[in-house]
Amino acid sequence: MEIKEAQLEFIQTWGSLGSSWGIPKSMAQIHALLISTPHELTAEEIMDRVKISRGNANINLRELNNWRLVAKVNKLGERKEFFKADHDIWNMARNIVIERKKRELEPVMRFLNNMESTDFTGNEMEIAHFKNLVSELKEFVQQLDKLSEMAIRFNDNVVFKKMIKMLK
Amino acid sequence: MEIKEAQLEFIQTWGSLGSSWGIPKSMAQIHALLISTPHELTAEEIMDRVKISRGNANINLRELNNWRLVAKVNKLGERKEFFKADHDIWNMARNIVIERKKRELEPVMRFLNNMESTDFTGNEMEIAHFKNLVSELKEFVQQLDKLSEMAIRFNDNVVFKKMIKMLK
DNA sequence: ATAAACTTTCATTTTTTTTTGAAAGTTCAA
DNA sequence: TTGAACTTTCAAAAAAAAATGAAAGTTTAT
Repeated sequence: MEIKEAQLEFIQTWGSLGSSWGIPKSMAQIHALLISTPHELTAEEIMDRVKISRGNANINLRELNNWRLVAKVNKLGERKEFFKADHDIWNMARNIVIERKKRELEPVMRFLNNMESTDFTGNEMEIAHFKNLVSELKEFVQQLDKLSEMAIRFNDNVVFKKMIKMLK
Repeated sequence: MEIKEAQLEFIQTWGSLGSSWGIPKSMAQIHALLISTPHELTAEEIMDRVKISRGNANINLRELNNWRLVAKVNKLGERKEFFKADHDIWNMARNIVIERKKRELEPVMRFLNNMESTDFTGNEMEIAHFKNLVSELKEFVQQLDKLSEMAIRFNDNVVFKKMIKMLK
């Protein structure tokens, strides 16, 4: 199989995986292209290989940059910008955890804290149930939060290895 | 604050959280309604409180049932079906992990295994890079897989507690 | 100061996903 | 065996999300 063909298949797979986790398909596909290529690429080349428009490429490259998954690289004597993915899978996972924690865990936590300090009126049983739910969800989110903190603190697979060794 | 109002807010929050993780909004909202209510509800009541159509309620209740997050309950002398969420947060998390593992981790693993046993033609450097990527991703997915296996084996927060104690 | 090279923006279009609701299907009591 | 009560299906509509591309903006060499 031609390597370019394999990369293309990988780009498709990564794209649909992204979709089912709420990541725009093009964003995941650009990322897939960049991690499967050893060298930096220009916006042109990305548009061309992933078959997307300039605007789409630009926006999603910026987003990948926000997630710290892709960096802009300037080459001496070259006018164009080049894009380079962080090729370290553990860094990648770490940055994704950081970003999702910030975007999703934190707002939910704020909501739960808010609910916890509210007084309710209405059916007593419903109130008791709801309060209990909020407190259990808080505990759960806190644990997830700690887990993600741990994952963030380490930059390789040591955490996983340790966890697995201990728990099996 | 009226408890029904709080539940409604919770339903909205849970719905948009679901959306950003690739779960249909209505599905997450129905789930939110069911976990925030101590008693079983009929399709009618769900349609009414979440403000969705009969078809939507039916399809998403079935899906929640597939995920083992919601069970159908029949009451003696009642023709209608009632729906009841599993109220245990740790069970809930466990079932979500099981389902996502099955739906997403396993297909990716198959893809990677497939790529690993393929021979490539083309630029040597690109081939080497791609092979390395596939092997690192495999290792990563395997670790995730083990982690999810662990999470599945336990039905409370023991795993988290243990992990956290060990790693802090 | 100019213009070519390149990047960014954003209103519009397209695609994808989700929802609707009416019809078909099922179950069950009489 | 009929029909009322309830559930399921699925083609069509609506909504939401993502992508396009042309125009505006920026940078840099001369």
